Amino acid sequence: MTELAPQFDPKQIETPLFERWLEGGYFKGVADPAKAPYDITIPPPNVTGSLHMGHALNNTIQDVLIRKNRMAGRSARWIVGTDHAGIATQNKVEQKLAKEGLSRYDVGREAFIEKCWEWRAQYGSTIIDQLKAMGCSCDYSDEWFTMNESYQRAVREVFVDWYEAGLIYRGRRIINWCPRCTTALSDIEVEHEDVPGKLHYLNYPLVEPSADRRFITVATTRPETILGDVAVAVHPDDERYRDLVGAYCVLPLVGRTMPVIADEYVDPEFGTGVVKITPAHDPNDFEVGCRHDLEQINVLDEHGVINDLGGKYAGLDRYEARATILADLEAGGFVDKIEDHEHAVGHCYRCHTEIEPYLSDQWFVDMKPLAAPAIEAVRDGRVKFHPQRWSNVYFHWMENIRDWCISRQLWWGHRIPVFYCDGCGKQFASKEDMTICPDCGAPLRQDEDVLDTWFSSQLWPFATIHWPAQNDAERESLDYWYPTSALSTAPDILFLWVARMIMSGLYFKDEVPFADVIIHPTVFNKEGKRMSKSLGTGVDPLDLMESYGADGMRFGLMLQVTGVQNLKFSEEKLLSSRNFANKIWNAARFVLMNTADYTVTTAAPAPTHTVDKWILSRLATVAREVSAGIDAFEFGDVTRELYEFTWNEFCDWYIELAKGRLQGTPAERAEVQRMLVFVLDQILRLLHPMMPFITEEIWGKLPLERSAEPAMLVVAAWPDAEALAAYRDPQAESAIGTIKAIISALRTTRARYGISPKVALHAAVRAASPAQAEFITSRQALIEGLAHTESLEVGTAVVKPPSSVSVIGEGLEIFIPLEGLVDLEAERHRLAREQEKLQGDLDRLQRKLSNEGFLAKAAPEVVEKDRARAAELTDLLAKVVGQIDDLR
RNA sequence: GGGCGAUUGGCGCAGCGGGAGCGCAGGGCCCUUACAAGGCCAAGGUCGGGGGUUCAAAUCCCUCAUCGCCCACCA
Repeated sequence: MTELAPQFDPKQIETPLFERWLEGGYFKGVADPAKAPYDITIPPPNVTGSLHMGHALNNTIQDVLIRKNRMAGRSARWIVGTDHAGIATQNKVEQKLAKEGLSRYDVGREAFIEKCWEWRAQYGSTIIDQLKAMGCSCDYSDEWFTMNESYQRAVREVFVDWYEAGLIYRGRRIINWCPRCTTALSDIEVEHEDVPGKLHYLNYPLVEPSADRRFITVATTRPETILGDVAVAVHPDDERYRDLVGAYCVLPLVGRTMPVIADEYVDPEFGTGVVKITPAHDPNDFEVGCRHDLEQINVLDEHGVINDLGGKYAGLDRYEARATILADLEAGGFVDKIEDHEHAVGHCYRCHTEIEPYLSDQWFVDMKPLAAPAIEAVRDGRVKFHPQRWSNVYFHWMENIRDWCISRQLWWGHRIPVFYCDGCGKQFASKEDMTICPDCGAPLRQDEDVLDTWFSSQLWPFATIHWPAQNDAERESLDYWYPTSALSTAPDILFLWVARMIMSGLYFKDEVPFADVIIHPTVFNKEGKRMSKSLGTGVDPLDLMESYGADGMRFGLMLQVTGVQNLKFSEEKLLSSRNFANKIWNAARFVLMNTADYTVTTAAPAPTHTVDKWILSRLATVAREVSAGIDAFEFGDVTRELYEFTWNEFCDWYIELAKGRLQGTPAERAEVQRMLVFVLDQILRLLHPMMPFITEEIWGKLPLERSAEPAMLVVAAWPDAEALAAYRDPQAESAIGTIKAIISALRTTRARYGISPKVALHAAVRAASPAQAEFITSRQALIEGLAHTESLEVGTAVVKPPSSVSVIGEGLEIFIPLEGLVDLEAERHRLAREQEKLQGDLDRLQRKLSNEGFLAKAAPEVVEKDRARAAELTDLLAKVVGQIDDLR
């Protein structure tokens, strides 16, 4: 037996244990036909990423599921890897180049991509190493990357398939443009934020002014876009402007003559009821422009700078242009008024630059046909969200889905596999690279753009198990592992990722990619602010592991996972968890110290002692609830239950109650040893998914029949709730309740009268029945041990000894003689308070029991329970009253 | 403009139709050879306000308030 240190030190055990797990190959996913698969694909972190609290939480959840199911005999595989993260990675590499004074254009496309790969080789494993530090049992032997060779095949397969099915098309539209990243973004990559702005009322002179009207006043938040104005619009039913429809006005500063048109889009209530129309710079105006066949004048370049079409303003960036143009408008007397106006402005989700609605040629996916079956899959329960309410969010988005802009003007990513022929003008989408036009033999050039990173991410649950299969082995892999078992993720990527995986999974695999989607809460700090590195409001999981150990962090996080959607992170829970780990450690120390002479056995315990029956009964219940709880993704409940059982029942009561018998006869000692080893073993198994390190470490030291067990706990059998159910024993549980009540009564009295634990007490117990009296007598040793009594008088007719304090509970009256110590006044006061409380409770209960409605309508067992409770209260009350009388 | 979540002891939270709980902090006693990162004991709450449903409401419904998220092309 190895001595354990009195304090648990996570640092000493974590790394060596993790290495042993890896060496043992326990994390490797094996497609074993004899076992049912249990697989989860990790939401691939960005290669640029490092672990944040969301990851810590999410990955703990997944590891709990994987570890539990692995122990329960499933062939478990947690598929791990990283996402190439187009924009994020490109930004990192560009930043690095910038330090050398270079831009990506200086090095060229090919060399730049080479640098991205180098960057990935150098830094890409950071987050994977952090997962290892957390103890995540991913299959590191088969790490994926969304740009590796077979993944590229999958992406091309999908693109070409959808292209040929007519689901992918190219179009000239207003898209969301980030002028800093110089790329298009999809609608969901734009973060809207309400910002205080100004609404400018501008007078556009009419070409043919009348006496009472010389101009028409438009309202705009973006005066710089007037450079691209081609019309002004009013609502067709707007009386105020009816006469002006068909008239012309002159665009200030520019001098362009523009028509006044009528369009339903205009809201007469807003501003002046007149909208300037800028088709190239506003999606609504674009629509209006299409309806009225208006010119599209794009006045910005890809950096958000006014281009040559902006005349004298060319070269100014959009903010400078706004100020300059506004000044000129004011100087020219075109400004009617300026009002404060709060409005939502879109920002790039990667760099937070203001988004520019930008007219350009892009590739799109037609989403409606893909969404329909994916909506159905959630509606009919093939995919379930946990908590369930997220399905409504999903439906709302899916039912209003719009086409997905998938082209990005980046270099790092999956290049769009479309090849253009400048000879004959044809275009080809191809899984293989093409160089020569099959029709005219002219050279082909490939589309310059790459695909949205999420286009490849959506294939994750099947691309990572070798779709599209190239051979039989890959086909078997696909058949075995697809669909995956569950997906756990943050709510913010429900649309970006989860919905799209369901759509593409259904399309390409004809089956949902996972049956359960766990949407974990978003982690906020104590002030309720989002955890953010840039804002300095975050906490680093690595620091937390340093302070509390990986187990402490994991357990503390799991304690906080309830159905709530915002999780205000509480570090105190981690502290409690670390202390809990220490408690387990010391319980194990105790067990090991007392089992040096234990005879190892595989025999199931056959308890004869009430205390043993009780703890096994409780264990049976806990094992059942923990198993069911994990399967139902109720992590907070499960964690709390294990905490309470281990600490408050096993440590506080079982071990204490068992200590006496360890010093008893050899038979008693052996009996207790068997129990200690068995129960601790079961607890370690149940706790292992949450606290893998400490449980593994202790389990390795337990005196178990090693020939009957695997080498490590990570693959040991999960407790069998059904087998344990045989130990359920309500009588033992209630009997121990009686013992606890007597001990507590004695302790309370001791504390109240300041009697040292060293002083042995006498006590007399008046039991409710001869059977109870007999039981208490038979378990007298327990009470003497834990309450330090030197004598115990038990019976149904015990007479209250003179000058004694009395306590009531569990149908018992307990008398503790305190010669010369009893403070009669204090006792009277205490008993009076108790009487008052009991009387109140009883009155309320009796009112309820005399209520006809209650008797008629409440469930019979509820009425019965209340009757029993009333009888109990009546009895208690009588005892208290009797004791008050005794004090006189 | 819609949707969602939260509001329970000093703080952080659980419970979500039938006797108000946990952790931390604070109080008292105890270094009792598993553990002072501990043990024992005690104290602390009209469950955000108002209305309703029900025999019964922290729990269900409505409403208001506060805080926070998400969605939405009102210039």
